Amino acid sequence: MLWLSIDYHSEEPVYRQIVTIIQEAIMSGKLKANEPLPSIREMARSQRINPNTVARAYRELENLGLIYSRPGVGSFIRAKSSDEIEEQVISLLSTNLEEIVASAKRCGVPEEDLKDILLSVVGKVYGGDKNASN
Amino acid sequence: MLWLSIDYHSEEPVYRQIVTIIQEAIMSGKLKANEPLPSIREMARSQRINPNTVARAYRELENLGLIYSRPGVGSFIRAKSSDEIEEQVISLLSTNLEEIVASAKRCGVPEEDLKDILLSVVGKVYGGDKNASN
Amino acid sequence: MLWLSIDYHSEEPVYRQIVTIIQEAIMSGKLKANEPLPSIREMARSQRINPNTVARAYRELENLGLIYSRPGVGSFIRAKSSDEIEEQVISLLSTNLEEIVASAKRCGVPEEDLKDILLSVVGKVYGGDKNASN
Amino acid sequence: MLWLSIDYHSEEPVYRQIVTIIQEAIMSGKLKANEPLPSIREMARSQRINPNTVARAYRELENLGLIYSRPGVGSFIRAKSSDEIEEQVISLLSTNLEEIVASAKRCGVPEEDLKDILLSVVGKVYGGDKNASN
DNA sequence: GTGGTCTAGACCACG
DNA sequence: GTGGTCTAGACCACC
Repeated sequence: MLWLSIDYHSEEPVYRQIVTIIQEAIMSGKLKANEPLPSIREMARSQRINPNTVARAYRELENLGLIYSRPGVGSFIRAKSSDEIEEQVISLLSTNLEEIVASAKRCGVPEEDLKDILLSVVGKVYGGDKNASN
Repeated sequence: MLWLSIDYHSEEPVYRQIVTIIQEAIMSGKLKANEPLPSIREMARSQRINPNTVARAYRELENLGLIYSRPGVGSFIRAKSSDEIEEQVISLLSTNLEEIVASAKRCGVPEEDLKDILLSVVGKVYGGDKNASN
Repeated sequence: MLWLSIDYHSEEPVYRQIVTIIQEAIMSGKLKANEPLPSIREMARSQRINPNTVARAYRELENLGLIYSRPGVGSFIRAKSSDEIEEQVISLLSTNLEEIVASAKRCGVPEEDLKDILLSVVGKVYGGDKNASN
Repeated sequence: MLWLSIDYHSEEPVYRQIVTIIQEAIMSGKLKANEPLPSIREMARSQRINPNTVARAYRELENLGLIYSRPGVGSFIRAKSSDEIEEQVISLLSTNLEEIVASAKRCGVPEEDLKDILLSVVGKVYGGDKNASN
């Protein structure tokens, strides 16, 4: 019931870490449609995070269309078809990748070299273990 | 002769944008060893940026070992072998990529699907024109 | 609780003096892992230094890998093993010493004479009191 | 007749490099009493250094009591007894060393460890070749 | 002219 | 409250 492992040494803001963790949990299917999220207060208390920070993360997730909040009731995972989710994952990945690839191009890295680097990184990250979703 | 296109609305700090642009120019070979950079004041004047901001960017580049500055003389590209540069580019790319790939893995994207996405993004970015290295 | 004695007439920049003082405090174990540093504004207020100058010193310490800063929270001593610290101290000392020894050699000082001078200086500096490590 | 090898990549100011080179040449006996130095113009032309910079170096050497200038005639090495020179070398070395040793002490390095480091650096620098004066 | 330091003060994002 | 960025302007050492 309680997850969220925040790295307080990271330079990524705490609220961004929360957003990312929940986002990835939804994408991977760990959180399912209409499942309730812990209330802001509960999350803040159990994870020892400032309630304002949790609130900001929830707001961000709502803006991303990933959750919906019913005042006085709680926050819930928004229902999505698996196609919609897959599309979102691909779109998110592509956006992040384009920046890096464009930078590589500006650095003069030849297309074939870049592909080699990409595939080697994938092999390295996925090679560690076979659990693709954890 | 005059480059640097700064996006003042970006959330990336101006000094970081300058660092990245010059870094990529060095990596790609557009700026060569011991070539002088525009003086801090000149760059500041021509780009309408505060001299302190330019100075901070130059200082950062010096910390990265990419340029050196001498009071009373100017700032210059530090001499590096092409092997060293290539190594730096690959290391930089790999670091940035690992984060994204790891996130894709946590989202439950299968290895083969991810490879397809990667290659398609590369094709898209490099497809625009055929000058990959300049 | 309050340290830092800055010499405003020294030719060593103020921000460098701050870096050195904190660096030595970490090396000697006076500042321990994850201990909070005074906030930039507090340090600036208590030492009558401009906050920008303190910030620059902290940034430098972060680049050296000695502290980490998080917006909204504060700045903290980075955790290091005592082996790592010892190694850093020795490396720092050796680098500084090599310059002087090389100069002595160029001045024609015989090896044995130099050793005598070195040991006499050590005796003089350490002789003042017997608390070498605190 | 012409020496001076200036490192334009060094962060040590050019005028300081000139001072140090001449100073060490005097200390080691390579330059003898009343020997003439090249004129400022000649030095500047042959070494491709700004005359103002050479002039500043000579002025510094004069302030150090190492040379004397006769307007319209030239600059010369000041006569010193070998005892005086030896004393100066030791005093110069000691001053530079004290700073480093004091810093080591503040870092908590035990006296015996420091001595070991010192002797190992001396061995390393002097071990390379047996010409102590070149 | 060059780069480097320092101050002052404003504004932003984060918790 | 915290750190981070940016501007403005002064002063220094170096060439």
